[in-house]
Amino acid sequence: MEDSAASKRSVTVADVAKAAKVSKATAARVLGGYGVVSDEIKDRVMAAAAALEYRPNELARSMSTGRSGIIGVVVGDIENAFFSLAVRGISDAARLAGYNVIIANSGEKLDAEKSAVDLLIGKRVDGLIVTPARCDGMGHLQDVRRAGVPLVLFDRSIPELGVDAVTGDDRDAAITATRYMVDQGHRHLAYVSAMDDEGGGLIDTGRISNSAVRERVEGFVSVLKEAGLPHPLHSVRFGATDQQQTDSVVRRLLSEASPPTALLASDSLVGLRIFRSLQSLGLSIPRDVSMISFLDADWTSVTVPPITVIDQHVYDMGKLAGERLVARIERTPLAAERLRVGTSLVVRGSVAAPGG
Amino acid sequence: MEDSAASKRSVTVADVAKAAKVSKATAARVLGGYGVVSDEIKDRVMAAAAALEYRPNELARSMSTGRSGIIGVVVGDIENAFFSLAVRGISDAARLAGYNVIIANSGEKLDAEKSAVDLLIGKRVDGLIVTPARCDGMGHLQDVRRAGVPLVLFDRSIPELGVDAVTGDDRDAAITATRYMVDQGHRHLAYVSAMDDEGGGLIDTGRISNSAVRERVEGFVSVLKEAGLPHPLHSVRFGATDQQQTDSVVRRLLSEASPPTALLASDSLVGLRIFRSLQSLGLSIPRDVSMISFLDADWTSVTVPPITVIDQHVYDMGKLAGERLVARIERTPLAAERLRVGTSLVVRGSVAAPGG
DNA sequence: ATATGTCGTGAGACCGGTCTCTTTATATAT
DNA sequence: ATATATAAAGAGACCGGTCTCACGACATAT
Repeated sequence: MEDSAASKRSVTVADVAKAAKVSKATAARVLGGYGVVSDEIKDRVMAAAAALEYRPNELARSMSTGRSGIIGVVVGDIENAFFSLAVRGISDAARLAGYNVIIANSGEKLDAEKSAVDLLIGKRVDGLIVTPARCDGMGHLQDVRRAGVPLVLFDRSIPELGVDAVTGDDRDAAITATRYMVDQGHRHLAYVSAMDDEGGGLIDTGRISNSAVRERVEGFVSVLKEAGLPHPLHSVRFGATDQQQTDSVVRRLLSEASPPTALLASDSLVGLRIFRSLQSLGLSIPRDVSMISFLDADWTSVTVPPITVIDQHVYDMGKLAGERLVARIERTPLAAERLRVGTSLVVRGSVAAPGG
Repeated sequence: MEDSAASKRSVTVADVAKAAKVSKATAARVLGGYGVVSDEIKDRVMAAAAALEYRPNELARSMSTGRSGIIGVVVGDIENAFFSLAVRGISDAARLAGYNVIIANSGEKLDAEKSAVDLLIGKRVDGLIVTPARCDGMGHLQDVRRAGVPLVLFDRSIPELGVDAVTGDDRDAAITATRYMVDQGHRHLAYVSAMDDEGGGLIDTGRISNSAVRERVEGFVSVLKEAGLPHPLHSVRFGATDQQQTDSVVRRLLSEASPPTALLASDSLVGLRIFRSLQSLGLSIPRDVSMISFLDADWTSVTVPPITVIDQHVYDMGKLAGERLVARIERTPLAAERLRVGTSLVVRGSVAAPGG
């Protein structure tokens, strides 16, 4: 249809300059919107650019300016509503400041995260937001700092790194939720997370490599202790990574001598899996078992009963992380800080007094 | 802590070459992994690179090779499960072929889509996957072709463009779902979509600018006609863009002289909103109203009753689009084609005979 | 002993922008 | 009329890679 033989080389400032009969420098000035040019010549160059369908090569531009206008985001799993909402918050903040976002998935695997970070630094992103899979083994993140690329951690913090981190107030959220269930009369509770079970039972909460999970567990445990309930650490279970694993975790929990009557799910995916497990075991919520889930995911409001959740204000978290990174990129002098976004308990119908 | 004064200029091949006492060309050969170099020198360069913590500048690399290794994706709304699942499919296909993915959101707005496409072309992506907000007004997409950037449309097709498109089999899916409801005895049905209502009633289905929506409507209408049911076009309703709008659409539908007894939702967001609307009106599904939703979203299986859905195999669609684009980028000779991914009806509990 | 070929390395152009420095033209001051 | 300031345009280096080409060393063929 179009006669234009299949895509020649693209049109450059030099081409436009030639067509407008000015120097390359002058054409570049009007096309790049910097420096001073007379109106007459400006018009001529613009006309030539339009005629030739000139499109600036951002790559070349980035190379000489040293800025790419891109911020890189490494998340655990885009499919998780937590992250897709966060990404929207980040994107909105970025766009507002004139930046674009490039997303990479780590699948919560340390080596994938490492190579994603490497790649993004190679692409010369102006800044990086990372959800570290683990809070130890952070060599690659120190490299980021050393490379001079601004970095903001998301959802999890690593104090030793000395960089900004935007997280939820996980300990407080866990305390609120746990206390709510204890106040309803529950004496046997369990916390269930999707984290890989790193070899058997949990002895020391300090060992948990993910700070968000650690703080939630600490909050959960502290309430149990405060209430004088037995075996608080025994009540923390990992490994709910898929439906099958979750089924087995739940089944094991409920077949114990004194089974839990209330479950706290560490994210909406785990929450959904637990809901299904209980359903398939023929148990009624909240009559047989009560539950609370982190994250106000869409499904939680349409189940029967609707699920009581901890709203983490994830969009705000993302937006804050984006804004913070932009500030860092633009050299606003700020001390490395941990920014906590508050949470709120959304009471719906999944918690009742035990043995009702 | 680190003495390294805040991020000097980054290490380049020239720096490594100097340290290894070889020419820039030679250092580039081993660092870039091309050409021939003796083992001895290779080792020397690698050692120097490691000592200096050399990181290749992908920007510079892209500029001289002309390939960026990035494919751009423009979606309607990342937060929509449809798109996040598709993005995962695309990403997986891309990663497998050695490409990375950069995502931009159009919010289903034509001008945002246009500027996103412009931006990505400026970044010299190797290829583009776009979910066109409208199937008319496609000037910017013709530009893509003219710029010589491979393009694959996603979810919606524009035959006039002459490019590949990966879509679901929307007409067939709508026919299957509608027929299923008709077979259950429904005589009054309605199709509800989130598309902006472009001024009043629908006269001509050919006017719908989104091919996926158009084909679904056509399928829906064809079944109604085939079954000899009245006013098929009157039963198509747009504008379910948020909960409030959906409430009003549903309320209006149900307050008609002969209200529909079965609803078909054009995506899982609309489905969820309809579910909530019906719930808040105190109507029981499927006793009072039956419904089917497009997309097997996670919430659809945990409601009471669970929702009968059309599974669009979105991950496969994404993967196919990614693979197709890679083939195009790598100049595999292929005719422009429309690839349809089949759908399947997942029967759960949201459809029953009317007036039960 | 000379011609031919191969291998490893170095020199330098190139990609397409930005940006500094220099030159030229015009206006204002002395 | 000459000196000085200022605005507008041009020349060319530079960013950090890739890649072509030229060159020298050594091996093999004649």
